[in-house]
Amino acid sequence: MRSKIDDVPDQCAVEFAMEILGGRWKLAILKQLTAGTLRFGELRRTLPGVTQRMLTRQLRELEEDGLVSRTVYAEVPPRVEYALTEVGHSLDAITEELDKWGHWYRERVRGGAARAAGEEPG
Amino acid sequence: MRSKIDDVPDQCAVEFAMEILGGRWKLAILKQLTAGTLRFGELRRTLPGVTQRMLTRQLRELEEDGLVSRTVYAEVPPRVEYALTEVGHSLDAITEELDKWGHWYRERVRGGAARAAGEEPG
DNA sequence: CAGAATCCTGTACGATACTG
DNA sequence: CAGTATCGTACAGGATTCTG
Repeated sequence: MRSKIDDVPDQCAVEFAMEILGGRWKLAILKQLTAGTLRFGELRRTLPGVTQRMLTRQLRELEEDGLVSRTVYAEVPPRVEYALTEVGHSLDAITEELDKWGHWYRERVRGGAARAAGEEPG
Repeated sequence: MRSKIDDVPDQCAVEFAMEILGGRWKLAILKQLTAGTLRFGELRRTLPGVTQRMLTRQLRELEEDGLVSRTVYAEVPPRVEYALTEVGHSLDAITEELDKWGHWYRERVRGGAARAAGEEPG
C-alpha cells in the first residue's frame, strides 16, 4: 500500500492520504492514541478485532510514516508504549469527526435509513 | 469488506466507519462529488489511477450504503450521473480536511520531514 | 508482555476484451 | 458512453506457534 504514488500530480490529495492512512486499522489506531500513550496490550484491547500481527504491522507503518512513536523500555516483562507524534496529532480532528460520523451513521442505518434527515453528525 | 461488524459494541466507531469508507477510492470519489454531480467518465478522469471496473464497483457500494445516488438517462449514447446524497454530503467536511491534510503531509515529507512543526493543516 | 516467524486464505484490485 | 464478463495476482489480513 505504500509508495505507489510518486509521480501523481497534485490533483487528489485524498488519494495520497489514503496511501498513508489506508488499511483497516490505521485510523482506528490513531483515534485510540489521541487520548494519550498506550501500551501494546492496552491498544490491543481497545481494538477487539485486530490480531497482534496486524496491530504490530500497522503500528510499524504508522511509525515509518512518522505518525506514531514507539518507546521500548528495557524492563522485564517488556513494556512498549505507543504515542502520537506531533504529525500524528495533526489528524486528531479528522479521527474525531470520523468517529462521530461512524456513530451517527450506525444509528442512522440501525434506526431505519429512510427517516427524515436533519441532524448531521458534525 | 462489508457486513463483518454487526455485534461489535459501540466502542470504535472509526472501525465501523472504515467498513463503509474503506477501499482505496471511496473517500477520493466522495471528495470529487462534493463539488457536484459528475458523469461516469468525468469522475473517471478526475481519478487517473482507478480502472472502470473499480470505479463501478466502488460506486455501487457507495450507492448501496446510501452515500451516492446514481441516475441513468435513457439516452444514446448513455449518460449516467453520480451525485452525493444527503448522507453522502455529511462527509463533506471530513473529505475536505482529509484533502487538506494529504496536501499538507505531502509537502511536509517532500520538503524534509524533520523541519520545525508549527503549521498544522487544519 | 510484546513481538517474530511461519503458513494460509479471501478478496481487493488490476488488465483486457466485449456489449447495448 | 458506461458499463459487464473473465481471468489473474498481490497483498491485506488471519491463525498458530515460538521466543527474549
